[in-house]
Amino acid sequence: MAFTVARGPIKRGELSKRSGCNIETIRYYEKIGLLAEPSRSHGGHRLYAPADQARLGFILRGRELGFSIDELRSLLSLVDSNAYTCGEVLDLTQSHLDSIREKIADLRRLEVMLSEVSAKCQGGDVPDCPIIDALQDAD
Amino acid sequence: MAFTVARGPIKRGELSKRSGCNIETIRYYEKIGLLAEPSRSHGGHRLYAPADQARLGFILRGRELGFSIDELRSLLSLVDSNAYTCGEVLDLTQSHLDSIREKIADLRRLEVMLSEVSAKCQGGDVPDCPIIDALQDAD
DNA sequence: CTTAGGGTCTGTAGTAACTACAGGTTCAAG
DNA sequence: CTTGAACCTGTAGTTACTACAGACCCTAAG
Repeated sequence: MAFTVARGPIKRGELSKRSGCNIETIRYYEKIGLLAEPSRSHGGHRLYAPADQARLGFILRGRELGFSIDELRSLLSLVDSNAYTCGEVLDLTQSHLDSIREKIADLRRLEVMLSEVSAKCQGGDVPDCPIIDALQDAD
Repeated sequence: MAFTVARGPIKRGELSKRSGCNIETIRYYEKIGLLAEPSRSHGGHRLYAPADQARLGFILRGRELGFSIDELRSLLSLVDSNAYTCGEVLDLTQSHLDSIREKIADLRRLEVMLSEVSAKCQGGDVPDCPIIDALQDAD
């Protein structure tokens, strides 16, 4: 999802097309303060300068890496402060990585439980099902 | 999270304690139609009969297995119809299992990307960070 | 019988991260 | 100048809960 930043200002529709980001999402990011308010045309249409486009790119790449909006807010405020250190960024990244690993572990447990329970079931037209039984009775 | 179904009718607070389910969630399940409206005391307090308690148990075990509310709705309507077949239940379970496996795969990709990017970063007080660089520049 | 306190009742709003309108305005091509 | 696409705004819907506020009930003690 790398996209080319246009040299001049572009409108929301073109930014959406270039970035692959839903057009409404761009407005949403502005509303919640991730994107600054861009300048406007005479009639009020948003005009995104190259820097605005780059910032959206940052956000989208962050989202692709699974960072939450709040995490991105922190990351962006570090960048905006122009005084971040590698250590601060690494901390954020590490704790994000930890939470992803937890989610994976949770899902794997689910996978095991579900495949165990469904292994007992042969399917077909049988009117009694071990999966339903498992759900109905406390273990 | 197996819990003991009381022989008589119990109120919401006790059902919550026994089941481990948040008291507000019980009302929520009723509101969205997963739980039937229980009978009431003279003054309007909900009284959960053993069958109501068992149904909550079904829902909670289903949630523990990661079934969505909609999937549970389907599962419960199969059970309620009293005419489900093993095949129908297995289908639902399999597609649920598939979506869990997809989520795991997605998260693993994230994990790989994130650990690659953070491996380049040594942390510390360095004012330039490869993680930020990765977010700033299109690959 | 009264009272005090805890439990329950209702409806509503908030969470995360968007997405999808409706009804009106602006822009750009012909 | 017209027309139709793109844009503007605000608001509501999504998932699965959770957390109030303000009123009412229920029960045990006095």
